[in-house]
Amino acid sequence: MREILREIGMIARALDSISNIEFKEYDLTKGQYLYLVRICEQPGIIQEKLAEMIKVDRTTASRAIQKLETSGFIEKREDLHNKKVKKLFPTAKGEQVYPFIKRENDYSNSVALEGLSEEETEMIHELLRKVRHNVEKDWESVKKGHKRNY
Amino acid sequence: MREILREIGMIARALDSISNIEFKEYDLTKGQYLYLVRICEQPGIIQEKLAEMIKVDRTTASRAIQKLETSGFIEKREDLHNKKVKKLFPTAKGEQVYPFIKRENDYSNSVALEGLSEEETEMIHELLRKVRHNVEKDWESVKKGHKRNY
DNA sequence: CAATTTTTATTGCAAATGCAACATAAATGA
DNA sequence: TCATTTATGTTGCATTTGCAATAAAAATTG
Repeated sequence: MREILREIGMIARALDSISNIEFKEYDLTKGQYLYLVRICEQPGIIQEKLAEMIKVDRTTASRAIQKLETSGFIEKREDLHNKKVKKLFPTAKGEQVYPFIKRENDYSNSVALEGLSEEETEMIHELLRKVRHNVEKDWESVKKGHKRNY
Repeated sequence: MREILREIGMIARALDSISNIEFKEYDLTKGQYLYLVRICEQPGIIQEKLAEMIKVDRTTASRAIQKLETSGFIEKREDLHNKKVKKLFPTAKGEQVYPFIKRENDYSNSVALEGLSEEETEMIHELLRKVRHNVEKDWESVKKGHKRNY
């Protein structure tokens, strides 16, 4: 069995670290870019879904989003049909930063894929999707308190 | 260009989250397993190399390792030929926990690879190695304060 | 050789992270 | 219907994380 987790961990930490350093320029603190891009791409998304998407604890998401609101990148709006949820939208300021985040992410992506052929790129993308799918089931289960047996 | 960074980020956070929850049973706090496994596998490694390997800030590694020492999982030893470095070794307690970490990591790895053929597994492993290699150059450069141009 | 630069390690903040514990609205079910 | 469970969101700690700044040993350079 090939060891892929460490590679994935290294890649993820390295790129996250780079992004965090590069986005300080836009007054985004650690991790915030993750939430902001997704809110820009899916305006109206709620916190719970966002946390699930990013694979981060609900409470971490809660505070990251609070801070994005305080610093004026996003706003929360009530849902007319559901008093429990708060829909998230980018503000003008958030929309302005979005292209810079996108550009950086795209650049990192292209650096990551350097030297891979078109077919290899397609391949790794598809395989990663499968892996992510495999993994998210366990994540949701373990987060809910279930124990894995192995 | 295929978007692989998000998949990688999701997978990494999900599995890290699971590991952190599962290793609390062995009194390992967030992130510590990363260092401990590598020290067990490469006894004598120094902190700086470990941080570089894991792709984490030097100061973060410093404190994680301090804590692993305090809680008795590892020990630091002086190098006879180099007063600057401190070599890291697992203690008996550290050695005892190692197999459990290894087993958990192996299990997560197998969950991740579920449904992939032998060839696909080989493929994703090789491609991830390339990606990691691509990415670590940028990481080291940005960490040293250099600016990426894009 | 001495001066400078690089490597390795640490501490002081300030901030993010995440488990518990809680709150309330919505959904389910008997 | 109303009682119970689930979904969504928040705060209170305790902890990790990481940038600056500092220190000191080693390596490099002139």
